[in-house]
Amino acid sequence: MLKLSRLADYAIVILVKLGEQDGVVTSPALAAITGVPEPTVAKVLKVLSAHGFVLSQRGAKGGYRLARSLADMSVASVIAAVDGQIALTACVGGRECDTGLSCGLCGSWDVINTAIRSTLEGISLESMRPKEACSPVPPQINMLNATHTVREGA
Amino acid sequence: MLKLSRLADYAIVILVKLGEQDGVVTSPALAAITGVPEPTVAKVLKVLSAHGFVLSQRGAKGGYRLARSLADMSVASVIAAVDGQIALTACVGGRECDTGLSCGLCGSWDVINTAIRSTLEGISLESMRPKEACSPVPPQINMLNATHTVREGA
DNA sequence: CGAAACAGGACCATTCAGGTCTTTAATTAG
DNA sequence: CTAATTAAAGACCTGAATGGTCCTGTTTCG
Repeated sequence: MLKLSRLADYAIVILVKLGEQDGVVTSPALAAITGVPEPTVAKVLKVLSAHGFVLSQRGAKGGYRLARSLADMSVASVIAAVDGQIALTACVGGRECDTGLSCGLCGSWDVINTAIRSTLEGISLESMRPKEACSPVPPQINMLNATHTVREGA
Repeated sequence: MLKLSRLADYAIVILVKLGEQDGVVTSPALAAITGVPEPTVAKVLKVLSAHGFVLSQRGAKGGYRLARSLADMSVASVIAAVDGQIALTACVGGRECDTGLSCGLCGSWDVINTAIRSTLEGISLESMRPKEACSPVPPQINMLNATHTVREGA
């Protein structure tokens, strides 16, 4: 149902959380904070680093920190970095589909794609910050082996 | 890359094409028109029928026709029918994620979800109709085994 | 010199969407 | 009344892609 990839989801959460810390933060630390498994956090961070969202510092006492403020990062840019081009369909740029379909709708998809893209551009990570406490999640939950029961609400 | 499911894609193409025909159209006929394999067309049509987008007539001389005009069908409604609820993430409705993540972003995702949804609501199938001829697709291509090379522009 | 931590890539496994097939029921034509 | 046509429904299989893990190398600090 038009869903975001898990990695992109993580990326946004990680960036927001990273923005709340000060100083450099290691990936294991971020894993503990977010509940996302360490290797995955590391992977996401690497991508974010490559795209200039975070600055990395190698070696002992190294870690990551934001490259710029959350207000300067749009949801669209993060998704694009992690998942690639934001587009609902393969028909991008007014070209004909590379499927053999004679859909004839060609350029029409572009309307949708750009609409979605600009919608996402308008939302900054800053606006994703939690406002009020909304999580009635019991604080005792064991973050280490959080079971990750990602069950989609179909 | 936030992509639409193939079925939803087909559904839109099929509806638009169906709107261009007059009288009832059989699924094999629609398959020929769109280039989508027959069984898949039939499957999509069944879903669309169940959701009231098309009217079906069984038996000999049967087929499908639009239940209402293309202008009265939003892209959002078609996607919702085929793929289910339009939402980028599992966190819908301000509830906490059912993952063990302490993301704390809870309600924030809702902003994105509703933004996307309303964007898609604003686009009708009528506006997806091809305006000018845009397909330089060679007419000799073999539609039967169209390879469907959906290669994402990463 | 050794430990800590990022960098980069390869790799495996699971999931799920896409697609096919079979059977059943309805409607029309002859 | 019978036969042919076509939609309805659902089971099932296949394959691609995402998600996740691990390994090796390199840098930096104590």
